[in-house]
Amino acid sequence: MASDAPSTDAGGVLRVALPVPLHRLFDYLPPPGPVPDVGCRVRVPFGRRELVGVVVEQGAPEPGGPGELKQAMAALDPAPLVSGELLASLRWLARYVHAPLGEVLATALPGTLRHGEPLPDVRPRGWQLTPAGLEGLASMREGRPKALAGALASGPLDEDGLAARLDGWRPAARTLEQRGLAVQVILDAPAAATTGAPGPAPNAEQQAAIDAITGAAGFAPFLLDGVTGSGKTEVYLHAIEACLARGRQALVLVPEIGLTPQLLARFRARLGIPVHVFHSGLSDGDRARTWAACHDRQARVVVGTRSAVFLPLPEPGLVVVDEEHDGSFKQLDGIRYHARDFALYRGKSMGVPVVLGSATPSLESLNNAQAGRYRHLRLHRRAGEARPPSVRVVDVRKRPLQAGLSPELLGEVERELDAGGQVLVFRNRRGYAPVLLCHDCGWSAACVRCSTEERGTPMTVHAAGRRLQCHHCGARRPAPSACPDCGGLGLQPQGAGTERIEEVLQERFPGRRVVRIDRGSTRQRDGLAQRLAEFGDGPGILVGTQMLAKGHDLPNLTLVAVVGIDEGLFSADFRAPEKLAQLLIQVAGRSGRAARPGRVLLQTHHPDHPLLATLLQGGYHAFAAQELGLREAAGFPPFAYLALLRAEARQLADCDGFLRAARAVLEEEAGEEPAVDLHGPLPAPMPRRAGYQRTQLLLSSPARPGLHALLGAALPRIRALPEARRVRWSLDVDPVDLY
DNA sequence: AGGAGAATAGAA
DNA sequence: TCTATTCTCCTG
Repeated sequence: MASDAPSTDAGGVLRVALPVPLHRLFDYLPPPGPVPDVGCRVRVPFGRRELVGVVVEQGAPEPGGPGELKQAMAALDPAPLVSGELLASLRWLARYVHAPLGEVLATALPGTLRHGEPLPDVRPRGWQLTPAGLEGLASMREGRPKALAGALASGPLDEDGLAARLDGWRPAARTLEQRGLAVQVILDAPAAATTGAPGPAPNAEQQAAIDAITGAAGFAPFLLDGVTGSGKTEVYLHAIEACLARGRQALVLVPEIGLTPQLLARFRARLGIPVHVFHSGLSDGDRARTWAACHDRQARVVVGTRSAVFLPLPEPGLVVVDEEHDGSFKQLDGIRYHARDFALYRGKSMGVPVVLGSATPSLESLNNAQAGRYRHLRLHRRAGEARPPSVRVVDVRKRPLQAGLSPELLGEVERELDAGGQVLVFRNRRGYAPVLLCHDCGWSAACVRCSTEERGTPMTVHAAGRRLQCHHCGARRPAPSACPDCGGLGLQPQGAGTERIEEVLQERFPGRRVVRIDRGSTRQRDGLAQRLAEFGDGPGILVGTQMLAKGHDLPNLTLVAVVGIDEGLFSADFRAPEKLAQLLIQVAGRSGRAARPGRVLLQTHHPDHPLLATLLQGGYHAFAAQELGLREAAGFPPFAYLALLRAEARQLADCDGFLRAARAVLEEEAGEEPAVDLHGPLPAPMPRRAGYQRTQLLLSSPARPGLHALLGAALPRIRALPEARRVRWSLDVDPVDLY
């Protein structure tokens, strides 16, 4: 049929990126009908299956292709979905992480869009009673369905409004729907904008930061470096308001743990317009709706975690990365991108300011600020009358410890409780005890699937000593009652995790509220919020891990006791000191946010350790200056650029064989005066995990272009190595953990 | 990746 | 000799 002929000039083909691990595009003849533009999705035949891909170029067929091209089956979008700046930035990212564009696109798109479903309707959805519902209202049983029906009696309500008004409205709505009492409707009028509540007047430092950000024309990177409680969020809010006033969209990235209802409530109250969210907890459908709302320009402010950096912003005005030092911005599998770094790239190509905020900036960002690449905005003053906490080091050498807690520390906790205060005992290790040890023969429980042959990684004791769990592969088994080696009954949990600390504190302070917060105790949805609600405002003890270092405000917290930091002082990982310092400052910042001054106790066997000394005397910036000096001397980031080639296989020889061959290729491509140092193959810090051997090859270079040029030249050959077929391997550009 | 045909090793 | 499993190749 002539009408089905492609309407482009002869030879016009679509170059399509497909979600397959192949480093090339695929040419197709346009599908019947209008030719899809660059940025549109198409459904195409591929081998014996069908795939959804994105048209990323149009042009003449690539030379060397098959004689006869296949025809795309259907165009899926009437208008481009991924185009302009977003497509260009994703193309850059694909080159940067050395991944196929199709896989990068697949990572960037929400599931439903990736699978070819149409862009969802973004008009607000609401609920309305049916005539039967209106009639039956009076005779309904008390409960949530009735409460919902009552709320709807005066007219339809939008879902955002319902969420704010009624907990658990969705199951209730489902119930009403099933009984034919209510239906979902599309509301044509968007939710009315209320005027935002004004915030406190900014202080001079905040105002200077706001002026700098709002005064920027085009791309400008800022490091907003402000102590805990100095009001960074207030600066963001003013910058966002200015962005909205110019009719532009704002994107705010937060760490996984930072996207709390408190933060959203504050944004919503201040801005007076819908604040969209985007995170991994949303359903595919909700994610696609937020994506569509951004694409349609309806969403003006989006707050999201790592993957929100891929949202389309056709009217961009501002990008904020809160807690920019946080490790959760780096994706550890699949496409290993760093959302903070990609946010900077996008800001540059969108021509908008990018604000990186933190009380404990990453050494990378601090270095960039000091080198003049970022504007360094400092906030020294805590807002309100909050005073910085006083920090005391508790030397526990030769002191009797109870679950790792010294008598001094317990005494301070008691005094604080008696004074009506709240205490946080921070231990960066969950479970009951890190090790189960036989006192008679020295046997210790180890995971059989992880680490080296003779010595497995210790299994953590959980459930008050009744269960063993491997934190690396997730294996669980009951704790033995007698030693499997010698049959003795002298099995003893060694060390203390949060569970055991909780137990000891409960015994020591009977009648006091002791609430434990860690990944084990907050697994269910809203678990964290529930536990904190349970904790309340009165005197009591919170026992927790990482999770408590940020996120929820705990205004009545007056004492923070940090225990078990000693292992972090002597880690092999070159980033361990930075992470520990950030953690200590963040945890310390949890105390004394209200009028009462906070106190921090640091319990350690190494009170003279240089990290602690510098941190306590000079604060985070003194520590950072010292650490940057060490990094520079040792040739570590940010003074070197790294890439890590990882290999995993059942047989160690396969890993080694592959990495050796890869190293040979790299050496050959590097030529006479290599700009890149190669280290390895070396066993990974955890050489055996879940039954697989793991080895790695580290590439390090003083200059990024040299590193990427070498990778670009060597990777096609490495992919083609026969040894590559015997291993699972991956490349991580700018690895954060060398694991 | 994932599907398929080819090659290879085990069971009757 | 037939079938289960691994290997190798290919995708426009």
